[in-house]
Amino acid sequence: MALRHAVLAALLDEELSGYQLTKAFGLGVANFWHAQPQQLYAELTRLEQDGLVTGREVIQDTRPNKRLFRVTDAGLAELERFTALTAKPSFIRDDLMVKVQAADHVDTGTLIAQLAERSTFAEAKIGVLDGLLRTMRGDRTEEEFLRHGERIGPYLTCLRGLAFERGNRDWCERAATVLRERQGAHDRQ
Amino acid sequence: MALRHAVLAALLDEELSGYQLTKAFGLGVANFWHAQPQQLYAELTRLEQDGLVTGREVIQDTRPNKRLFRVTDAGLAELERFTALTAKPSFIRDDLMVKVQAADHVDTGTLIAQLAERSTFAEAKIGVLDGLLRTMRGDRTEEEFLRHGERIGPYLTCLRGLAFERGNRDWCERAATVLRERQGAHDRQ
DNA sequence: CATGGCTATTCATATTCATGACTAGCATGA
DNA sequence: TCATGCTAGTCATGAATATGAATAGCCATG
Repeated sequence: MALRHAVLAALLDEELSGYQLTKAFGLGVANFWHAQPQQLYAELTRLEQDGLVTGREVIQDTRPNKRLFRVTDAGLAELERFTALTAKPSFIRDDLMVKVQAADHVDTGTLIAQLAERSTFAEAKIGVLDGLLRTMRGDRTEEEFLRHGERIGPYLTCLRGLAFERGNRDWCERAATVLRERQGAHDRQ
Repeated sequence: MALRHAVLAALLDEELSGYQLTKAFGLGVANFWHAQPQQLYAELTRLEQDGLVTGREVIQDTRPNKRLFRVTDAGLAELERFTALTAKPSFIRDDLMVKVQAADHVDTGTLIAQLAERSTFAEAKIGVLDGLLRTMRGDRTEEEFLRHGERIGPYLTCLRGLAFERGNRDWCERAATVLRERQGAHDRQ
């Protein structure tokens, strides 16, 4: 019952097609949730059945027709209800962390490679998020924007995403460095 | 196929019972994964069937008997294999983020309250993790420990958990402040 | 001396999430 | 012009995760 609300939240500011949603939830922009296309289409039909979103067909001639969805009043009420519920704490759930937990028992080289890869990925995402934030706030400073802008929700979640990816990058680099140095020290003995 | 490896990684350094595992995976110590008791017991039986862990019964008179598990050579090999696979990127998946994404459309007071609650929770966890790190490194400095300590895997994941919770706390405070100030500015008009 | 909480675990079921396979037309580049 | 990739979606199935409910004796607190 959480993907529901993520979809609703994503549709608040703009009408989107299922396909556009999948792009947002894919790897790029989804700073607050992540889901597969099939889940999204399924959720959209369910949401429409429950009257929380409405879709309207848009006929296109050069490309397949599509359906654009927007949140209804009932949908907004549902989001409001959801917001009032106490959120359960969020946990990191990460393959890479599992591997690092086992660092003292598995091959160091492989681990270092994985950490480097993840670090690169994080760096790339930092760039994307930075760009997004810039676009959202335009020529205003962050302070200015957060004080007087109209749609700060997406900006705030983006900020969290950015901090998270920075954390990822820094930690990966640190861990890789530590492992590399230990490897070196061990080799020399 | 991920909980498997999380369990294996958790059992690497010490023999644990299912119950102890549930404690570790509950809310406290699980910096790299999180799971329900039932999942863990189920996974342990599967792991034992597959020969990746072995359990030995410990008879207790004042409390119920228990089974302590440790990783077998096959289990270690499986972890090694897993480590070599490319890890998929990790995403934040958080109810609270969804709510903040919708910040411009839902009740601000509720949101601020939730952010405050989460911040407190994060602060508490920071304390716990700090203590854990301190215990692990003993009287050595972090640098010292990471260079020459024997079991640095758990330490490294703990570091990531700590940074993550700090990120949570800081972001919650920031977001709450922003929302509070906007609320004030709006009220005065 | 009753109440609730902790150890220690199991069974069954429900919900959610992920994977693979498929359609079909248009556009773009080699 | 052949192959690849993008838009726009659907169907079916499988794996992972979460939830609810039980058992049963011990220990501490009021």
